[in-house]
Amino acid sequence: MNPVSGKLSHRNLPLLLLQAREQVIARFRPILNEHGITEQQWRVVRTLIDTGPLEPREIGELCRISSPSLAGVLSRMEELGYIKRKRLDHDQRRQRVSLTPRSRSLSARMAPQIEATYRDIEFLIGVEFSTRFYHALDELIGALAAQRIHNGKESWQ
Amino acid sequence: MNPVSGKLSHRNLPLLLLQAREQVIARFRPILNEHGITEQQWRVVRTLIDTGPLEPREIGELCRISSPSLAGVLSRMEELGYIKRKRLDHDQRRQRVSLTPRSRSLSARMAPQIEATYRDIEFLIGVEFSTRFYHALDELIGALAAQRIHNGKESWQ
DNA sequence: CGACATTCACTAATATATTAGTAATATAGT
DNA sequence: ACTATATTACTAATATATTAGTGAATGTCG
Repeated sequence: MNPVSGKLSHRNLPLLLLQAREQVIARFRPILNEHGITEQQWRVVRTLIDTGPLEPREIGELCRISSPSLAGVLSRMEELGYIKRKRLDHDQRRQRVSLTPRSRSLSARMAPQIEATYRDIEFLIGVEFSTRFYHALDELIGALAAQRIHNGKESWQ
Repeated sequence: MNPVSGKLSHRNLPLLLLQAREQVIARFRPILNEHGITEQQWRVVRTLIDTGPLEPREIGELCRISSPSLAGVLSRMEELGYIKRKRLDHDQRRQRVSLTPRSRSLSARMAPQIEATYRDIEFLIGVEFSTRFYHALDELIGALAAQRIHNGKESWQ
């Protein structure tokens, strides 16, 4: 690449991933808005549905929400009645976060629309491409995470 | 999927894309911090280096920064001396944003580290996988954007 | 047991994202 | 010219992200 132009020779990978995510999430945003829940709150709800009760630290890892952000997210979710929290007996620093009937029923109402949107996306890009793409994402995440962990950055962020 | 469990049958694609992006950007964050520039500011600088002067609306499209966010980003960048703005003569609403010597020299100092990081990533995941992954991202973005534009959502967000 | 470091959730400060709405300007069609 | 509409960049309010740092609780090691 011409050094005078100042251009970098690699494409902007973080931006490409951001653009891809935006194209995808744009299809889910109307559903979230319709049910009055934010993207991060829904990520937490969906994760807890899949895993059962978790500690904040674990939620942060799985949902990729940093500890300071999560403090606000969880406190708002608690106010809204989406989650409840309970201190652990054997470790007073920690706590257990679990869903409430309210968030479970919200999720049940949203699920059909979410699933339909996934089917739309799969139809658009093709089931085969879809499968390969998921695998590629897993491979990328795995390869990069493995090396970062190996270098002592097991702290996810 | 068992309807009683409440679990959704599709994996969380926006989250997967977010996780992938986080793993990638985590490698660039130290460089950005070292040079005291934020992720969004660097995205703008890098885009303007590649394209030349642009209008805020175009920057927003290319960098995936919404108009309200961009207002703050550009105003801070102007204060820091990274960009300059000039109103268009034939349309007083619009403006032209261009880089300054300061941001160009900053970019020149950062470029070697950025490039080295891309080489690290390519080495980790393999050049062949890397190439295929970029193509897959382009295909995904293209397919989803095309359909959204077709449905009258040409407004990028 | 006790100094020490680590972990956990949190606060503070600033930057950015999202949604809604606005003022100024420009354009289309009458 | 003139009104209706569209476009552009912006503000406001709230939510979240990032970086740094804190206090309480726990774990480690001499």
